[in-house]
Amino acid sequence: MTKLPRSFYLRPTLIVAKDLLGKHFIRIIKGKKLEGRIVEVEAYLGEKDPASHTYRGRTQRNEVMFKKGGHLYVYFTYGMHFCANVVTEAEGIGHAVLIRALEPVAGTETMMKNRRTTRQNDGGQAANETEKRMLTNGPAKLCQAFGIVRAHNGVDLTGDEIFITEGEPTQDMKILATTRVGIKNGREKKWRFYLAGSSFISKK
DNA sequence: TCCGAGATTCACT
DNA sequence: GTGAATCTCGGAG
Repeated sequence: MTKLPRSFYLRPTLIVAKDLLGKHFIRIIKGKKLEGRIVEVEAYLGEKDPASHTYRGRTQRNEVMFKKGGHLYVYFTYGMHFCANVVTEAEGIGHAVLIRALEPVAGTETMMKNRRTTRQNDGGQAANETEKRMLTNGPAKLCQAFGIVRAHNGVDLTGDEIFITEGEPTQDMKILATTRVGIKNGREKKWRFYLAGSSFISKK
């Protein structure tokens, strides 16, 4: 598994978004590796996109989105949730790709430990497919599972703590484009991409 | 199984 | 002061 180079992120946002599908998102936490296959993303194109945080220009909150591609933009929303974005294109552009869903590959035990919140419904049961799917099938959930908080805002994805590697070949995988979810403006844009047939996406 | 509302912090107006 | 790139639970069908 080779780490994606800086040049991968500097390309046009919609291209990067589609290419991220099937790649592996990896987080090293206290020597343990958490790994998930990216199955769903959304593109946010800054000034062209009313739904983007950067639509109205640069602020303290979205400053990271204006960095050059390959950084991690983490933001807090709805009072209790974090979302992880991959910054794309050159410095000063303000584009990013929101990671919406992952398929757990490694470190699922740690993910479940991170996600254990109010409900401790285990009783010692091993992770079945349903529980595994619930870990990362939403932007806020995958952040919780991977232990990503606002302190990771601005982390360089070419570093050694959080990064993305090549996944399986994407030739046989069918990529579908639909409208995005949970936003008010820009709904007509079909900038949400996901792998057809994956049972790990956040919404069919 | 599906739909509606609450939770709760931050940044912008 | 208010709305936001969401998730979860509770009640109805």
